[in-house]
Amino acid sequence: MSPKDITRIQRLLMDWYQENKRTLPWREKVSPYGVWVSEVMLQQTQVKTVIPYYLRFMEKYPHVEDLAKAPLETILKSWEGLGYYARARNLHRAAGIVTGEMGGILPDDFNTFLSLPGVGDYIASAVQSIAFGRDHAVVDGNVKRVLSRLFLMETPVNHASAHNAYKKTAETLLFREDPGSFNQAVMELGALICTPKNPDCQGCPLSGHCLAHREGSIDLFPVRISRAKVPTHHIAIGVVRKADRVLITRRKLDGLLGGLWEFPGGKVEKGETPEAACIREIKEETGIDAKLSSFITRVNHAYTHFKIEMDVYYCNYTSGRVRLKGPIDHKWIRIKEIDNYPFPRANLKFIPLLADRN
DNA sequence: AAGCCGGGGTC
DNA sequence: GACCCAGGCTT
Repeated sequence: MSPKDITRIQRLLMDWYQENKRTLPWREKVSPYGVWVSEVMLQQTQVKTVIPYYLRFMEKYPHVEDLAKAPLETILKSWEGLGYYARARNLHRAAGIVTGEMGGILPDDFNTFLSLPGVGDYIASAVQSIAFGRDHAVVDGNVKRVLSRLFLMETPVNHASAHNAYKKTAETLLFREDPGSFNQAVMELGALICTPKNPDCQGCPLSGHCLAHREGSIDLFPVRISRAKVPTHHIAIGVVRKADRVLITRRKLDGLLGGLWEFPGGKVEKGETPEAACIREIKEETGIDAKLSSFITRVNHAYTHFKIEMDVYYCNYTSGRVRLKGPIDHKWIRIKEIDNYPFPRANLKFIPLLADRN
């Protein structure tokens, strides 16, 4: 790739971006904190999904100090449904560090910013380039797809070695006079033109420079390693009633759905009925005895590494006091209070069905 | 280097 | 269904 080619590609892309970039909330009044929050939310999450979360979040926590002083549970409630809840925990921790150790000012130094929890090479590069004009190239899914097609790069984009390979190319291509806009331009091209399926090569400003387009092999790029199929688990959970209240438990802070609330239950063992599993799991997790009342619904839900078929039952408390094994907290709540607690999406799918009974 | 970590848009 | 999304952390 000659210096002249690089300059042409940079110019074509910058011009296209100025004409075609979307109006997005975090592009309105650019602040380092707003860029940071948006980039965290945008991890593995599409723009359309993020927008309403971002607007609510910035309304509720306008400055990094607001985030630092808010309880984690409140932040998790703001994050409810967005997924990858470790992002919210890390953002909260990082806000505390910025407020407590950095005078409330986001560092305009790449390595200092990189040291914050939840900040990796992508977010450090994005925030430093967009908010502070520093010349670091971003590498995300869009960038890898665009570069793989533009230069016929065959490194599988979902392999561990992909980041370094594409980072080198991205740094070579980076327009250092305006790295923030250039980084966003490559990503915008990937989101609007150079899409995974049916890319709009006719509307692409770089089609004249794109090697995959020239040889008609766009559909072969990017190269990707196929992933193993995910298993399905059968789950049974219980909405245990005692008078006008139901029992909810809180998951441990690390791991899957960390810190969220849910209804007790668990895996249906081989040869076991879901009804028996429901009662057994309630006993194991909370120590109480309950008896089955009625079937509510079945919920299907897909996670990254497995799927669940979840049968939900009403149960009635019979005896025993709560002694938790697994969950870190529990509460007997009225259904009308349930919106105060962050729940996984799989629970939100049946919670509306409970309201009618109270 | 490989696995874990959500949920939804899109084809 | 399968793929993929403005990735980072843990082991």
